Amino acid sequence: MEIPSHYAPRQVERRWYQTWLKNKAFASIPDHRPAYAIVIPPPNVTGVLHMGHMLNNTIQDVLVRRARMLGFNACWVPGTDHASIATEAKVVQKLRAEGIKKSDLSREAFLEHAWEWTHKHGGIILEQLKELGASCDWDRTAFTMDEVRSQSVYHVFADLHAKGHIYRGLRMVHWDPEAKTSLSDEEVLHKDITATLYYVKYEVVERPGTFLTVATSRPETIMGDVAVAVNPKDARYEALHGLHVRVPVGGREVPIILDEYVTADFGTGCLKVTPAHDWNDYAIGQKHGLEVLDVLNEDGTLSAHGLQYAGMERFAARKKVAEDLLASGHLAKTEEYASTVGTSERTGAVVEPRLSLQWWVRMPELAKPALDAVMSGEIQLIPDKFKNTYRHWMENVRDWCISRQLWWGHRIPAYFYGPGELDYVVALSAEEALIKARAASGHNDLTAADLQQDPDCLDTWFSSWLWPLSVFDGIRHPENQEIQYYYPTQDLVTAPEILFFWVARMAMAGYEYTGKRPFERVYLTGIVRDKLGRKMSKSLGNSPDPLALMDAYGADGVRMGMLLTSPAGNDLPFDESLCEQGRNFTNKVWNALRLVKGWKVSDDAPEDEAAAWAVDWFRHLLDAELAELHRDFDRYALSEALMRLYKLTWNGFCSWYLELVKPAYGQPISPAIYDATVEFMDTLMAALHPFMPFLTEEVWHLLSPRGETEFLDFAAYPVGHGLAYRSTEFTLLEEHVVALRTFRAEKNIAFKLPITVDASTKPAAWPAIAKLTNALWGDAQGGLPLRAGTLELRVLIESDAVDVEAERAKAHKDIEYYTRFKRSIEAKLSNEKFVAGAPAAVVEAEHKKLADADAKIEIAQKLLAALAN
RNA sequence: GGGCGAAUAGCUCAGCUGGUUCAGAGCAUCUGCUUUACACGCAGAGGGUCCGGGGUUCGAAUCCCUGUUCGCCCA
Repeated sequence: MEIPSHYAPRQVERRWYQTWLKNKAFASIPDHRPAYAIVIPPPNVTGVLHMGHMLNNTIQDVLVRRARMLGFNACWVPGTDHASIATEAKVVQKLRAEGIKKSDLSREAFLEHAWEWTHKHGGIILEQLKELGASCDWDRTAFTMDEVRSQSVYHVFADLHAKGHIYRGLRMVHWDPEAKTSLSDEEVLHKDITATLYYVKYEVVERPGTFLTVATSRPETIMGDVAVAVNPKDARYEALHGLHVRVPVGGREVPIILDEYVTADFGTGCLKVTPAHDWNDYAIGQKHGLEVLDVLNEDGTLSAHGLQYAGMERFAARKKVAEDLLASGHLAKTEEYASTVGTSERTGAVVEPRLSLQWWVRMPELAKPALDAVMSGEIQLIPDKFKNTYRHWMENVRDWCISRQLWWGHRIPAYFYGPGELDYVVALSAEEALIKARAASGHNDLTAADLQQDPDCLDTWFSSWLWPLSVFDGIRHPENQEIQYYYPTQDLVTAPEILFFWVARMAMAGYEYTGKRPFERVYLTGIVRDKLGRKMSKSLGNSPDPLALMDAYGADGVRMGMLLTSPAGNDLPFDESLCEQGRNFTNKVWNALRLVKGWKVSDDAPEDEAAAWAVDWFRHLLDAELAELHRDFDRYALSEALMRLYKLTWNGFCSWYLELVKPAYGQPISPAIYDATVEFMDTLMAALHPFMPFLTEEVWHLLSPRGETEFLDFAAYPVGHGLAYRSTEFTLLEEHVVALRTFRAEKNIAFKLPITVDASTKPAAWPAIAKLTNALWGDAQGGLPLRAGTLELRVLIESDAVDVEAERAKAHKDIEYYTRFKRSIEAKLSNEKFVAGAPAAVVEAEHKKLADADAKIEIAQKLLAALAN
């Protein structure tokens, strides 16, 4: 069989993925085995695969595949969420490009477009996950707006409302003027900016000609001013207490009020109070019973209260107002200062504080069990440093604004039967609503036409937080077999960015509806960054195309590249060279296969002591490393687990083992050695399979004949059996081999020329050493002394190959170095406190160091003596 | 402004409750190598005041204090 010298991953990967799908290798149904479930963090239906997904889903696949091999009934549930704001924005954009305005469409017509868009783009990201090798149970693919998930959402809304956890209230919210909707606190990103502070002069009504200067960053809200506040203790303004000022635009008279909130040393110590447009101003306004003048429209343009600026866009208005103030002599000065501004997580628009009537979830009570679960370790965060962040947030959690002024999403199941704010009922259907409304209103003649369903829809996270329950239909049917079997799930893999958006809320929903945790562990990944440390994003254009990467390095290569340097919770500074490393590794494994498959197996093969030693040694090494591997997995140290396998395969297996068992050119190999080699390689492939599913499946099938539907995924994950690894014997071999190789290299002795070696004791692994160094054990009388570790060898060579001066310098260096080393140890040992205080083993180790140093010095001295001849 | 975390080779990281040859790995670097599995390779080598300063201890990368820098979360 001719195997190409370079592994070509893509066709192999496509072929295997199709085969796995055809055989439903990843399907899971409840059975007698213990369940292991992961629910995917549903990507946006509008999304395409980015590097963050690659990392996240690779980790999930590793965990799921390993669980499957460990004998669990592993179930990875895929799906997408509807991404209310993002999707609606995209659909609006698309329609605009076609000349259609959203406002011209009915709700129903718009939703038709949205569904059409979803059906067209919705599956893309899931198809891309298949390229990566994701072993999801695709029959279970869920969508937050499909029937089961939607009904679950309505059910929960009604239930929480009935329990008093959901209420309707007029409150300050974050408003996204671009999406024209409210946002929750978590959807607002605070960014550092350089803002301009405008110093505006307000004339004191009672003292014409006297001005009060107010520093503000938002002159366009001046028309909404209802007071100017100063700190009551601020002596500068004492004389003005109880007076009024004239708002420089529009000329309204407003009072000067006193409030402790005002800091005397920021700006001028005078604060203009605009309750409609600032959270703190709103609080001050409430306290002082001031009116609320809203100068902005929902789209961020100025309203009629904005007077001559009505209709202008807010930032244009800011500029214009400032110009006009300057022209009218009311602008004293401007200065730059560092500030922050809230932006919409989805649209990037600068958010506005806005007073509006919204639906809220009361959080403290729901948060309690979710907080306790993480603090007690019932839900484990990996790494656990996130516990603190989690606690901080949960202890200060504020009520959750769940209504969005959008059409794409779950429409709030509240039906209004009257004009009052509370003239509504919550119901799962219009019919039910009518019955309830009749009862609530006392009007039995109400008809369906008298009911008006709330036009708003729910925050997307209001469906996502039910995900671990709703994918198993556990909300509507809590007794069903699926939820009973798979819930609680085991692991959840996600980014720390959505710890609060999602993880915390899933915990809340989990405890509220089942009394149980939704998952045992939450593995928090890092953020994928570019070499400059910037987060990879489409807008920066610094993210490589995952599909192009997979084409270049293979899915296995990219998976390995992503995992090699990504400990939990740490950011991943991504570099394509990591994928290259992954690809190189796949190629290495591939070539090991080529080597092994190229051997002729024969009973007539000459006996090979080196190979026999190698088999025995590697069996022990493999066993010990597998035990360590399990410890790595137990700690969720996936990078370390992978690195362990990388080194075991490349160094242990390829560099040492294969070189030791490799028959001489043209010679056959004995069946015993060959079988052992194949067995080792099978084991390595199994151990690596969760990380590189494609390559390992391919190699595993090529190594030995296997059935067409026999997959590595169904094989047992290899475990260690506690064989004691003979590290001392290997170290001895390694020291000899490295010493002899270096000896050859320094003296330019070709490998083909055998060298003669002797020493006072022949190492047990001598045949192996001899094979790797082309050395003969024999009389090396008169040979050059050579140190291998702490042992002295004599090596016989032609004397003119020796650079006497260099050898002498080396020996002197050795002597000097180890003499100094010896002195420090002697000092330690002569310290009575050390000898008395340190454990016996430590003291003994020091004695050993001392003896070893002596041996090394002695060898160097012998070398000097030999060189003197 | 409040809270949390980090700082160890050029880069990315490991180093558990202080003690096993004066600190380890991978990558990168350097030097050899047309060795018939692999140059996507083989063999070898170099590279670190463990952020600075104090302290505890027989002994500190590891514990304590302090300073500096960086990151994250929240306001």
